[in-house]
Amino acid sequence: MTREVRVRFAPSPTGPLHIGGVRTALYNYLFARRHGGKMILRIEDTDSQRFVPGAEDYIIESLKWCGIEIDEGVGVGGPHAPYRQSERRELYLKYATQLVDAGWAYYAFDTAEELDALRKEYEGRGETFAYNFKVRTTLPTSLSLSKEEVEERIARGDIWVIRFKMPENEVVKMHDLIRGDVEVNTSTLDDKVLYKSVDALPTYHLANIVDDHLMEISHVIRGEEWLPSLPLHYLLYKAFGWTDSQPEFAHLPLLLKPTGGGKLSKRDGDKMGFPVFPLHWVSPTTGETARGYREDGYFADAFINMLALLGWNPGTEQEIFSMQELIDAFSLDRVSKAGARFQPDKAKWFNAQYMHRKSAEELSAFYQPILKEHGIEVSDEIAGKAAFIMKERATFVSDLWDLTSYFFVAPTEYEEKQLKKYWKGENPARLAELREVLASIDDFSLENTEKIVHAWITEKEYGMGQIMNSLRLALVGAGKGPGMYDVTSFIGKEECLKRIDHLIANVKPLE
RNA sequence: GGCCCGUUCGUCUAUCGGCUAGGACGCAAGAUUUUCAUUCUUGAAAGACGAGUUCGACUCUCGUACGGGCUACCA
Repeated sequence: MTREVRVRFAPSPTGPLHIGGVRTALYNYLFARRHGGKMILRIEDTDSQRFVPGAEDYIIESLKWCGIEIDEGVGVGGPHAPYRQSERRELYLKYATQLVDAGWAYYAFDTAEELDALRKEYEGRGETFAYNFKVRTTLPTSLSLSKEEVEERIARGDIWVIRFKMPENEVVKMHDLIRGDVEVNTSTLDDKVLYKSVDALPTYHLANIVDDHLMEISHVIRGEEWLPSLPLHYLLYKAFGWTDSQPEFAHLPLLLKPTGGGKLSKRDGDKMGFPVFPLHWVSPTTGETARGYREDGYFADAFINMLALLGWNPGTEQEIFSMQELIDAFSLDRVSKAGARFQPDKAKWFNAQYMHRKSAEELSAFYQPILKEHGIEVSDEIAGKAAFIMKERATFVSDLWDLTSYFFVAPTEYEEKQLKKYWKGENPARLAELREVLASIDDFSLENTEKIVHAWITEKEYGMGQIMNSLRLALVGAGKGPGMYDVTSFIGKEECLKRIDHLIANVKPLE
């Protein structure tokens, strides 16, 4: 029996979504689409202390920008609504007490302060405190206290949590789709809190298992940082009697910092000169801002392509993938095991590749706002054409203005270096000659102009470099820009002659 | 410290016992070129270490080293 593929991306709204999270969402999405399944967005806001307003909207907008579509979940709805855990809070206590009744969990009455003190005490002796089978009967829990006392404590309002009663000395055999078989002895594990007293909410572990079960999740694809809690999760499924419908697990390798050690963190980006977030972020509480790929000029498809290849490969030498191609090629068994160091240079390369492949129409949409900022009002067609001519030289849309400004603005100043080289000796006279040649051309198209001017240069036996560069000086004002005939045909005959006249009239030849 | 995961060019990676270890980014050189780029060609650059299994090991096993994760009433 093959069951319907249902995966979920389950972020915690504690801040902006980091690119590691985007990649996790992406892999979930690709997996879902590849298998004709559903992609679910669940918001795990069970940490009332770290909740950040605006984070949820940020997450949703990020996924949208990336082209990761949600089939069910927050913002979309679906048969298992609500998908925000804070709105499901009544649900969890029932499951937690069910575990207590079945002997899989127990009440613990320690306060956070008492536990802190205990940890310090152990530390002082050079030991590590673990809340586990060794100590649970010596601490104030429903395992050490009488039934009456437990009931009394609860009745009088003592604080309590529900902890999982981790079995002693059992081997949990697990399977991970990426890592294979993993075994852990339960004696090395501790009694995790399942239900918190501070905010009367479940912890991740409980909420996660309950919701994955209720939402009929078939595959849990998440970051490697969750691997250590997999045994607990296996045992929770067992304790609830849900082992038969338990999802399969896949733990993704982490994204590492470009230099130095450790996983990529939210603080790294701005320091190292690249964004770690998909979108620009402004903290609603501190006002702090962080750069985003979108605002830095990256194309969403290039960004996604780059991210997809960080920890996964198609097994072929193809590097450029559309979302659909990624969906068709994706498979979990080609996900690598080791952490991937994030490489900003490669992100730029991908963006340049996408830039080179964009059509004039696509580029126009990106470029128009920039042109407007410079006070240039032109048709989409003109904007697209300018961008299209120079796209091969650009990595970002923001590079285009420097590359194409002379299509729209005549030079008023001339670059020193170019002047020294091409505005001396015979150059001015030759340019004047060229002006007349150009003036005589009726069909000012790129091809025709090139044909006529080249024929003239050949006939006169002039140096191509000298002629073309003095023309470049007149039209561009600097030693840069596209092919000269791109410029002449773009700005047209009249403007062309005007710019030549301006140079001749206003700048005295050198020497 | 304990537990778990990992380890091929600087980086991302291919290789699922036969390798002259392939590709990409970056780097270097050359070619093309009216500028700047692009593009193309070429080059330098890797199996952490030690045992074992095997006719043969980058691939399998064990150990060591190194890296990473987890070790909260955070996810």
